[in-house]
Amino acid sequence: MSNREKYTSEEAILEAAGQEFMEKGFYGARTTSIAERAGVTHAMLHYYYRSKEQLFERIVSDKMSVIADSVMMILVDENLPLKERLEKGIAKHFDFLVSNPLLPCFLVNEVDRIHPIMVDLIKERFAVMVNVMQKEIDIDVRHLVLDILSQNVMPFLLLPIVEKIGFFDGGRDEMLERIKEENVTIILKRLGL
Amino acid sequence: MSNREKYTSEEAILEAAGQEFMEKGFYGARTTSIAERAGVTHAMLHYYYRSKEQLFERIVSDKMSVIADSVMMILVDENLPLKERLEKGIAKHFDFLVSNPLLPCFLVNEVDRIHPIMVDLIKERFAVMVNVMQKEIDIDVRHLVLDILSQNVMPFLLLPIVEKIGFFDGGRDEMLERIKEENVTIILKRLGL
DNA sequence: ATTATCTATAGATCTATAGATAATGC
DNA sequence: ATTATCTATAGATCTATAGATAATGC
Repeated sequence: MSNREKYTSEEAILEAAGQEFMEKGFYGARTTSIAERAGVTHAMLHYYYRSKEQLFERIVSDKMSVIADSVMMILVDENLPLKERLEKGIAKHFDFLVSNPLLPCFLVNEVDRIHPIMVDLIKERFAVMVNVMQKEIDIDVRHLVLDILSQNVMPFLLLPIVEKIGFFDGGRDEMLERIKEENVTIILKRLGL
Repeated sequence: MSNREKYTSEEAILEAAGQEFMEKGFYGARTTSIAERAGVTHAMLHYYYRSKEQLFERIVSDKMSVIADSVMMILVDENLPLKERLEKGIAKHFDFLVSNPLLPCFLVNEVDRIHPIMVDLIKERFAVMVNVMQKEIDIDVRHLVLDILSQNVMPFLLLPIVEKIGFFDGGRDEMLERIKEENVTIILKRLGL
């Protein structure tokens, strides 16, 4: 097989499946639609990934891995004082979400399909995260981490409805920029910084 | 028709549909499963609600109405100082979520199926909310409202994964109690109260 | 020889309805 | 007469595979 061809079909299906599953969830997604998106025959999907179920597991694992990495963005290991590190870290995590707005919804919906290996990965990332931060912060860092995630992630889950009811004026980008600033502010105030 | 019978079937279907749709979403839900849950023949579902689509629209409207009401819980119209009102309101809203833990996920997923009338209802509730609060608070209250919702709602979306990775020690009830307190704290600190 | 691709179709659901029958209220 | 319920089935998808054919690498 030529590498080029292999990429074109096998990878195209993965890419298409990622989109379809994120938009419609497991039940809403159709293998025929995925094949169409990927520009390949429907049979190819089963040739490479056996079943819809298996293809989905693969996508869930890939996406969870991305999410697990994203959490670590909050830890900026520069030699900056705590306040600046938090400012940078929260903003970095928020920017990641701006680039991947569908991820949170996907995570929330497919939680019980996460493979045990991924659960361990996420677990470990959080542990590292909490340990590093707890050294410098006197309140229970687990709550702080949950606070940061709530503030950063929730806007993307509510984005469709927030836009629908016109809760904020101005465009979407401007709105997100203001929310990002507010999120940094609320966490710093929480810590009295 | 006897009222008793009417309740038994028509209402039972509505109840069962609410559960099934909340658990599995529109695509995951099966009209046959709903009928089974309700303890009626499958044909009855179509007899009363015509189609899966129409039954779903009905459920979405019902649930959205409940959510719209819940937001108003944050406003406690007792003659208390701002600080105490916020404490009570946030806690009340959080307790509502404890009793309806599946609602947030449902809202997030079915946003684009919300009927325009419901959009208007939600819009109006938020407007009232913001107007009342803005009188006493100097920062942009819209961000504060989003903050409160983020802090309160997000834990319920993350609950399955938080429990899966054992992020907090202790039981579920204890965990929720601590999160509730933290949520009040973070908002009060945000306002310097 | 092996890998990739296509056509055609089996088999399993699921939604929805038609048509018959029973229960209810006037 | 009207409302409620059941049985049976049409019709529409959707997943998955079998089997034939083309492309590729050794």
